[in-house]
Amino acid sequence: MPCKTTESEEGSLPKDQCESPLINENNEGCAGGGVVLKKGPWTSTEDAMLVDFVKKHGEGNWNAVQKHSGLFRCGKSCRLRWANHLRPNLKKGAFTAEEERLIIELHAKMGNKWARMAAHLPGRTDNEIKNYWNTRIKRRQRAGLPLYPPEVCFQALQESQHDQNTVGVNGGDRGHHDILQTNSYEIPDVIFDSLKANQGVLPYIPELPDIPASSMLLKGLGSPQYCTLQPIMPNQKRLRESNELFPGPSASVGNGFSSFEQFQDDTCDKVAQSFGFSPPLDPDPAIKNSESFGVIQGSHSLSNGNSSASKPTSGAVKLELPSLQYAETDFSNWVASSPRPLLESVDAFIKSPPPAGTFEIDCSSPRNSGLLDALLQESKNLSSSKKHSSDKSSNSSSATPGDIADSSTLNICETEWADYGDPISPFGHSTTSLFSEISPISASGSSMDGQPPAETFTGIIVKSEPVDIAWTSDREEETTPRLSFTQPDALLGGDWLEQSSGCIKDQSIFATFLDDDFDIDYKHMAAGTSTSNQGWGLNSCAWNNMPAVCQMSDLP
DNA sequence: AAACTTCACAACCGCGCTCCA
DNA sequence: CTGGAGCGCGGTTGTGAAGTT
Repeated sequence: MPCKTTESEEGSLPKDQCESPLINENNEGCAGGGVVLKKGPWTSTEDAMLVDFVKKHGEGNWNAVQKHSGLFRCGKSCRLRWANHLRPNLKKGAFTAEEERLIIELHAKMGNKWARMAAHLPGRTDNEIKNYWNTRIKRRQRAGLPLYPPEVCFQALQESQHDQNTVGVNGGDRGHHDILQTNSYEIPDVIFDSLKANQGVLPYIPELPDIPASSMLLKGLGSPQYCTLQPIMPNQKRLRESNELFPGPSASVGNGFSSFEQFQDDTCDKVAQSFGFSPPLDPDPAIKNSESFGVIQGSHSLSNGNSSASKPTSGAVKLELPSLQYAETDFSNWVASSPRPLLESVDAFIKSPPPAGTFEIDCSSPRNSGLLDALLQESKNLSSSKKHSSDKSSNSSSATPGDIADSSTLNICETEWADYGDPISPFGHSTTSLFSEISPISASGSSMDGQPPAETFTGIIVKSEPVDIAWTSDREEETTPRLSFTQPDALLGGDWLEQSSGCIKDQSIFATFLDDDFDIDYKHMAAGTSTSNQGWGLNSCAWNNMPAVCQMSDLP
């Protein structure tokens, strides 16, 4: 379809038409009325023409640019060029530390509302911020680091909660805290009810919490990025990936166990994801089959779609750290997608409980990355230095999968997960992180002490990759509270609640985080009145149970 | 030094909203 | 009320630079 560029037609340019359908392979607009609209990089001459136009006519009416300036660019392109590069007072260059901090905070509050974020950053464009964020996300996810510093999480939560209380859930100042768009996070509680109803039936499914699903989805943390409607990779596709990655017996995971996998992805993982992380490694394949956690790694990705989509992994697998490829793990899938997948998965799972052997597949999770290498070594060092912390921590530091099962001993404070931003932390030996240790342990069937080199533990060469201390590299100062959100048990573990008082000064914040239902249980827990996992299903139980599952993978 | 990979940025694309006739 | 125009936004893609093998 010809690009209409004549004066009479200019105003009636079909939406966006000037750019896409009109452009031929030469990247130039097709002739519409004999005019070719140019695409691609702008020249200085074009810039000058555009600036001249704006000086004369002001901003806006971009489709008139071509008419008045002789610029063979569509209005949209002109607007973009002006907004991102030519308008005055644009600040160029790297983001300052302050700007970075602000971006992180704003993103925690707003999600992928780049334009709104840009409004808070004078001289910066939405595109700049978006690019910055996306690349930062990639770095962090590759490193398995949380997207947000804990303090930012809490702050965002606090603010969002406050806004909810004052403004209302959906009403009001949308312009500031999109986090309030709770509708985006709402999941019918029926989903969880349904799951809970089957708790006793599902051997590997942890009890489900009494926490309303909508609450679980962190009213707060959610950023629209988690909620973008992104096509869910069909379960089959995931499984196909798994099978491709691990052809052979391990592929048995796909035999009727997809649902479970999906279920886990959609629950445990995403809950964890909801906290802003992506597990650094395939934490424990055994726990979640091939993708219990790992899948998610790509997750968030970005859902900002950034996860450019789930590229199927195939053929020769180059083992790397989690990438955004695994969009299927995106939290958004869980949230934005209709509940159906989850329910269906559960149903399917109920119908076909997983064979125990299926866990073995994960021993060779593709997403066990070389990160393990460095981390394991570091974690060993770290663990030895942390043994002083407490018996509990020491227990966990020598954790075997079974030990980990006793996650009641978890204490993220002690473990200093703490060292947020410390690439070691997420995998710290002393931590009880399921993410960190289970994979190698379960794969090797031995404790950390006897652990084989990460490169060989699954018989697969794992490419080592330096940890990106994204946070610190971002000039973020690790600050209190040193609560790592990359560790699900950090948030969900039972004992942690008791022990974390020193970490979480304002417990109400946390209660807020998980909503009132959590608050109730939490209080019980904190009071020592409820140390069982009852009612904590997805929370503590989920994590606590994992090691048990993990042990299954120890089987030859 | 060449090939390859990764990164960062600019630009494009499609969707949806608002306004107005 | 409806449909088109204009525009903004968020996601995606393309590309060159830098780094690595």
